[in-house]
Amino acid sequence: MSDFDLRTFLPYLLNQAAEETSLGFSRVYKDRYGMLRTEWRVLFHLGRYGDMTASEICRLAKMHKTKISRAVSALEEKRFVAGRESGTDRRREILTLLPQGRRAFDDLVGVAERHDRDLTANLSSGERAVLIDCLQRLAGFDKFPD
Amino acid sequence: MSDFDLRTFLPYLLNQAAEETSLGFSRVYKDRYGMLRTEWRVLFHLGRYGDMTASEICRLAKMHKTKISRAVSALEEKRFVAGRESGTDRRREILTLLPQGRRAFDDLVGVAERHDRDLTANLSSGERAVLIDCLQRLAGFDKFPD
DNA sequence: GCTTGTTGGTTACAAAAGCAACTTTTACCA
DNA sequence: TGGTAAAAGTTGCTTTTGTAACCAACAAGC
Repeated sequence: MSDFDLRTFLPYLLNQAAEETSLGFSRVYKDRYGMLRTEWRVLFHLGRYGDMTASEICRLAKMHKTKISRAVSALEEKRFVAGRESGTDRRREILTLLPQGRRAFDDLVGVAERHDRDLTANLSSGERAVLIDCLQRLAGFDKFPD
Repeated sequence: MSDFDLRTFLPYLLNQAAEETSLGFSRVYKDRYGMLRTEWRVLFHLGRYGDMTASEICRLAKMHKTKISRAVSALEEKRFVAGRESGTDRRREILTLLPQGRRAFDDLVGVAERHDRDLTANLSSGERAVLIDCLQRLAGFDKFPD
């Protein structure tokens, strides 16, 4: 055999933890609003950081632009999001939350906060701090503090 | 807006970290052996934990059985894996690594070990210990120490 | 002005994942 | 012993993702 352990191999471990922890939350936005993860992310970025274009979300969330494009279409279909032209550059479309989208966002942020509290409930505050810090470094958030 | 921060929300953070950290490694098994992540995982389980059936891998890796089924087919195609009948239960097929598969496994374990060392290079050993421990708990590895 | 390159975004096609139905074999139990 | 349920795997179909090509608008250089 070998003594290499999958259960301490970071890419695997992170992936399993990510899958496990997002299960409960993804069920909520899926069941309650028929959204996909990509849609939730776009919704979130608009709700949290204000109006922006697809490519800004692209850069912030490190999602591919085709995913964004499709997520935006779906959110427009649901009347959660609308786009308006940028005055200066007719290629750019500035995206905004519509009232429906804002309501969904507010609702889901509440769910997310509770979910996050539950997840970290059995972690000490010291552990939590180290965990978040390490994860942010691994995710590269320290390099791109956009 | 809202003061909820995506960059500390565990499901998101874990997902970004997982994506970021697995990028380099997945390129290796993809380019070098034309494997998918599912195939690497099956290969790994057989190489590390010895011969087993699809459903055992299923349970250990928490992967859906159709993914395993297809990954096994692909690995058989590559002559990395072969299945033999279990004597006692003709439904079960016990999977084994073939020499080619063993070589690929050995090679990839080396790559994985180096990759993991690189990833944790800027973490103190204390941080690393807390990180691994928290992730294992979040992934549920403490509950199913199979 | 023209031409070349770049950026924002969409679309078409191929690969992969998810889900449900199905086959075969085994286990249980009245 | 027969009948129902459950487990191991596979297959077909749908949804989602990935990739590359593409269009339109802008920018820069000459």
